[in-house]
Amino acid sequence: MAYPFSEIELKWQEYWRSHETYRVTLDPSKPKYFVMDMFPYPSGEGLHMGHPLSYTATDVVMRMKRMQGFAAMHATGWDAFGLPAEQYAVKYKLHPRITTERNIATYRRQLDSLGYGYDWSREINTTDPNYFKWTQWIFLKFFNSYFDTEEQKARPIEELVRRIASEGTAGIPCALPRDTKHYSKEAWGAATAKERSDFLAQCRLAYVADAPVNWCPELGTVLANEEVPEQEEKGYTVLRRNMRQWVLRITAYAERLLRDLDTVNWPESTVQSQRNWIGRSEGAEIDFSIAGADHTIRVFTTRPDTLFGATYMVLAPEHPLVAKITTGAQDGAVRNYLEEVRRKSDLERTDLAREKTGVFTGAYAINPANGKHIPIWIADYVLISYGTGAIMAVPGHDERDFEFAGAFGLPIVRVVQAPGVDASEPLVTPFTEDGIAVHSGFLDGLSTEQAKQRMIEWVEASGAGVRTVKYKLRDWLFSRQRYWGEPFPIIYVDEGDGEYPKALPERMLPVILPEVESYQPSGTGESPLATIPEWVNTTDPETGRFARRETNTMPQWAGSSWYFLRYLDPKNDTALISSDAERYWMPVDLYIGGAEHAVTHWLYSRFWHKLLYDYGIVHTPEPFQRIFHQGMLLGENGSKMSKSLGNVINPDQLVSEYGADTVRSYVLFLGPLEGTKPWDSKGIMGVHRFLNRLWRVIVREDNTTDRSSITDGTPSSSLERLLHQTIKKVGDDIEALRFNTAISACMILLNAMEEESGGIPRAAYEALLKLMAPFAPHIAEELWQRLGNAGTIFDTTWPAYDEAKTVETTVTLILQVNGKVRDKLDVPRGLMTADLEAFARQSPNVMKHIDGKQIKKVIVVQDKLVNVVAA
RNA sequence: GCCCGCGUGGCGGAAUAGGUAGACGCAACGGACUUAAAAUCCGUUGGCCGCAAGGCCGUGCCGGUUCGAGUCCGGCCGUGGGCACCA
Repeated sequence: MAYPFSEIELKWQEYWRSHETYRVTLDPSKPKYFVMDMFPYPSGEGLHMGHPLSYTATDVVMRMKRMQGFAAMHATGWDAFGLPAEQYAVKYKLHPRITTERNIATYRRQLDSLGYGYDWSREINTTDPNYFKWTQWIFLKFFNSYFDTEEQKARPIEELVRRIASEGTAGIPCALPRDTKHYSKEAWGAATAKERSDFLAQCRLAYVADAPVNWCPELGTVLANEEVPEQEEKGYTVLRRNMRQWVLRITAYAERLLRDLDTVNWPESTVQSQRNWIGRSEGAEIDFSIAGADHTIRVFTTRPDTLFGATYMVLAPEHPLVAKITTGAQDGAVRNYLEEVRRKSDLERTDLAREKTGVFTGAYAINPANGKHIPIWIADYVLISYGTGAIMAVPGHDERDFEFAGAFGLPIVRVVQAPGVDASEPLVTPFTEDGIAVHSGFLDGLSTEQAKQRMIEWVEASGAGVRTVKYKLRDWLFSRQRYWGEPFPIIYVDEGDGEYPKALPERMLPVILPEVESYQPSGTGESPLATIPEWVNTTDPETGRFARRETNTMPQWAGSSWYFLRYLDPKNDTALISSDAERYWMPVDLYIGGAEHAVTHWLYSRFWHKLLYDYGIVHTPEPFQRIFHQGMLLGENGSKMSKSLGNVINPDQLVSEYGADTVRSYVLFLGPLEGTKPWDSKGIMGVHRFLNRLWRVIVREDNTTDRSSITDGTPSSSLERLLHQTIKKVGDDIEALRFNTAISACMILLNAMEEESGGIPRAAYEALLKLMAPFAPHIAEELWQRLGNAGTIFDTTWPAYDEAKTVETTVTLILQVNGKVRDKLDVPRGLMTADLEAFARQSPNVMKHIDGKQIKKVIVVQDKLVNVVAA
């Protein structure tokens, strides 16, 4: 008979609830520990096995830290805005709030059934107006800020406006586009509100732009990049289309986001992903004038040293100069090409295997290094969104340019010499590595690195260019055309010369969602909110004049970019978070979540955090000190768990079959947390048996307590040693998130206790219960109580170990001959080298193997081995 | 193509400072208990040879460093993930 897990689990869950066991408060007398997992999206499916994996891991850490005397913060909540609830609402005409509440109830029941010790008084919900009020508040901070390029931080836009009013726009510390139309102080004074708004949009950290989006006609909405493959798989079509969008200027923070990666304890792969995603490149912007025209083409290159090898130029098809420089003779060909490009899907355009395409514009540029006229082409291998949207093509030293030049018969010259290669030989493959500059005038003979620096100095001196740093990172498209998301606290006003966006004042937050009759997308690409005139049409609270509300809503990332802060002060209605709470709890000490969020959630959160840091709302530049990725749990057959494969493991069923303690312990016992591992439904019995054995130490078949096997005596020296070793190992392993070996250490300890001849010493058994309590909290509580203790085991202190008592008094000495084990011998620890060597020489089996050979050398590692080298 | 990671018994995995390879658990086999089964308990379990003592082989493959390599170095093969015309 298995122990009555259902009964005791319910009992203790009820105890924890009524005693608010997991309520944690700010306590300056204690060190704090803030542990997090990713708060779930409450889907209609309920929990899947991935949740118990990371949630148990964080729960175990919280429980141990708490017993070690920390104020251990572990809270959760609901990332409840999002597409699935909205799609469900469209289909069944049910308000997403209803389904969301229903799903949350299911999740809550499931989380409770697994015995998690969340502090539910800190529960948050991104769809709660008291929560998203602050999401909107942060958005307003973005909107009302510019990024000061001198101080490298966000500052209030009013300060910039004041400065412009007194000095004009020239020289303001903002990264403005090159063709910005500047205002003198007088012109600014005379400008309309719309004109000022348009100018300031270039400075604000949140701005409106016409941006190409992934438009899905069937869903009537725009998709995030990461949503596209999923929807395409479902058979929906996704097209490129320009729409008016909110964009957050994350690029302003590129350098800080990159630099501060050096300060965090994260998986190297995730740090690398973020570095690559930010994609910093050093190089130069160089201007090429156009022969016979009053335009210049600015290019970005990381290889200014190859300027003498630039034999043609390429503009992206979308480049604004295309229309201006194309000659009459090439006009038809260019138009045809542009049309061809427009028709291509994203997939076709990014297919690396395909042939390079392009067309000549008829115009020529002048290479500033050697004055040569080089043809200007258009090709879609150059992207408008990176660099300047134009390149100088150096086919000798760039794979893509080489391929293109080959396809269109453009000249290829060598300007970098590989070691041991004849510089006059034609290139048969592009040479992209470093070498020595050749055929490059004043650069000849310089190494690539020297030549880069020399050329940058030269272009800067001649006014043809400047040293520049570019990033792959793009600004963050921040609006979705959906109902079920945070409304923007923005209205549009028009004073006769066009609409412009205007922030609502803080006192009007939160801007809540109106009730709608249909969740069906408007079909125009706008959100369902656009179909409600009573909501859209409003008045400007400042002027009382007519205004229209923004009808986009925020993406799901909005609510999740800062939620951890709200756990710390969830009920505060005068501030996002109190300074006291923030200073005490932040930063997050440990955050466990899936690696799939490496460059989304964990980059976005850092960005938001830095804005809050700039305003002194948070005191650490980085929010998450340590991140850890749990691996994936596969189905029994080793393939991904999926409904279609019918190999989904249901947590509810496992809990009712084996109990929460077994399920918790087993998901962690399966293997290293970070590893991808298949589920094995038979293996769970091993852990279940272990808990049963732990139970039967003091409970009989009829469920009565019998402490007769527990003694008040002292443990044998070997058991005492093992106990101290186990206490040390379990603590270290939990700290390092090696739960599988922590559990196996507990199993070894119980195995040894059962072999203890004079019964099990009470102190040892109690220590084992405490060590197991983080993994199996219910059974630990019950046994703790049945031993005659009062209260919860989680208010007791974590067992301590004595380092001296972990040390073995005897060691197994390994005797080797030429590196092969020939004998083993138990000897006292700490013997001298000479003694150990003597053991080896006396061993019959060692003697047999050195017989007839000469001893060259004897290696002795104290307390470990003796290796006799003989030949 | 580039950047990460991983290859250990029949299976999940352990070996945390280069020093006993296979801890712990599953499965399997043998036994005890039982009318029987389940549950529980005891034992065996990397392969090969041997009655035994013991020996040989063995951590994807090939090579190197070392008295000694699962662990370090070089090359290859396989596999999983991320990015992908970023100039």
